[in-house]
Amino acid sequence: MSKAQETKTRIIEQAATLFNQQGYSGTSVSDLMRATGLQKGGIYNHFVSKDELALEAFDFAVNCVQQKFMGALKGKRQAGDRLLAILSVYENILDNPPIQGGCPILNTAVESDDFHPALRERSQLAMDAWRDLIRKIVDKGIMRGEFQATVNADTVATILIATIEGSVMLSKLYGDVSHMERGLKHLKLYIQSL
Amino acid sequence: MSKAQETKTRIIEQAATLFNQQGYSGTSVSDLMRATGLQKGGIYNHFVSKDELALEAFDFAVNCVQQKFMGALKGKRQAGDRLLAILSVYENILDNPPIQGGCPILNTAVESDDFHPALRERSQLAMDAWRDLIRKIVDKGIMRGEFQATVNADTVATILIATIEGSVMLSKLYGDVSHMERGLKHLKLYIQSL
DNA sequence: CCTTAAAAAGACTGATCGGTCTTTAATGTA
DNA sequence: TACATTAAAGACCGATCAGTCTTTTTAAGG
Repeated sequence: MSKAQETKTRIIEQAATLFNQQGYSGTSVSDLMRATGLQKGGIYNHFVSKDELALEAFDFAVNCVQQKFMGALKGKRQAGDRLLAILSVYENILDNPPIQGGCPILNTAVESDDFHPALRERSQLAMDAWRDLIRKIVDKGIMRGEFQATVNADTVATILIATIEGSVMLSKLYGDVSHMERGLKHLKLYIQSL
Repeated sequence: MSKAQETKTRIIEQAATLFNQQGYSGTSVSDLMRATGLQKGGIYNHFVSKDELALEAFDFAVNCVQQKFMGALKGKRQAGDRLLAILSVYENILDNPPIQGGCPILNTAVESDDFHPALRERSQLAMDAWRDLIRKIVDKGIMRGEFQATVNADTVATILIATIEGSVMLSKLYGDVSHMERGLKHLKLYIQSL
């Protein structure tokens, strides 16, 4: 990788963390300069605007989470095990997060849904991908007779994601993992009932 | 109510909506001026800083939601009915929200948890009140033999709140009530199982 | 109605915002 | 190593930020 590419990547990484912690509106270019150790020219040489950087940083953050999912899913073939593998990503979410500041999709969805169309669209796309992952696992589970035929994949996706996101938010608000633990325990029983 | 008090209340109401939609960092004093039709002096005559206004606006927003809860709980005596009443507040959340912009506790928690201690503390207190409401209902339900003795009130509070908040976020992100509906349906079954 | 106290207006401040542009330094290549 | 290219520095821009303060207007009480 060229020096320039290394720098660009470093900016995106730092920006992803800052945006995820402080939000898009709450993070200034000065913040990014401090975090990267670069001056204005060093940053704007790689990105035409703060907006563009924000979008690339969001994609990077989402990718970090998706990598975690892929790692957890590796080798898991049964639908039930695959759903549990998704939950396992959140076991140690406070100690060992894919990216600091909580779930980037939740954070961006909450900040952008009322006034930032481009970021909102990215949030939707990232959420679509997550829902799709779960739906495909569930449908395969039904096809194989692992889950009951009456199970609705869309519903399972909604329940898993909603409960996970809500639990992440609670644990983060209090700095207390027990909310996450309760959420995961509840979802494990839910998965068994499918 | 004096004219001054009316003005102050109006500012708080408008500010609550703006902050809830655009976030604290995303809302400028100019935005507040436009929304209220007042100039700088008119606003700063009632609040020493944007920060103070934000805190009062948050309290107002939370109070709006709590009023909805109180209304829904009125007349409901059985623990199961009371938990269902809490869910009922979210039946028409997109069409008829207590305040525009989604759940103020979720929004504020997500924005403040990493960098705004005062707002974070308010979010925690508001969330404490909500958890307490649910816990007390559950404990009473257990005492009366309505729920099984093995039920854990803290867990019920976490599951209800997490699932509701996650569902609100999903429905808001997509502008689609079906996520909320699935979440509520799931929680109704959960309450029946207690 | 008149007076007084308070509410609102709006000009002003210094700081910071996102972004531009010219200059300088570093990098990759021949 | 010399050169061409590009990365980064940093001064600079107008706009906007949160907040102050004096002046004008309004409302409340006698």
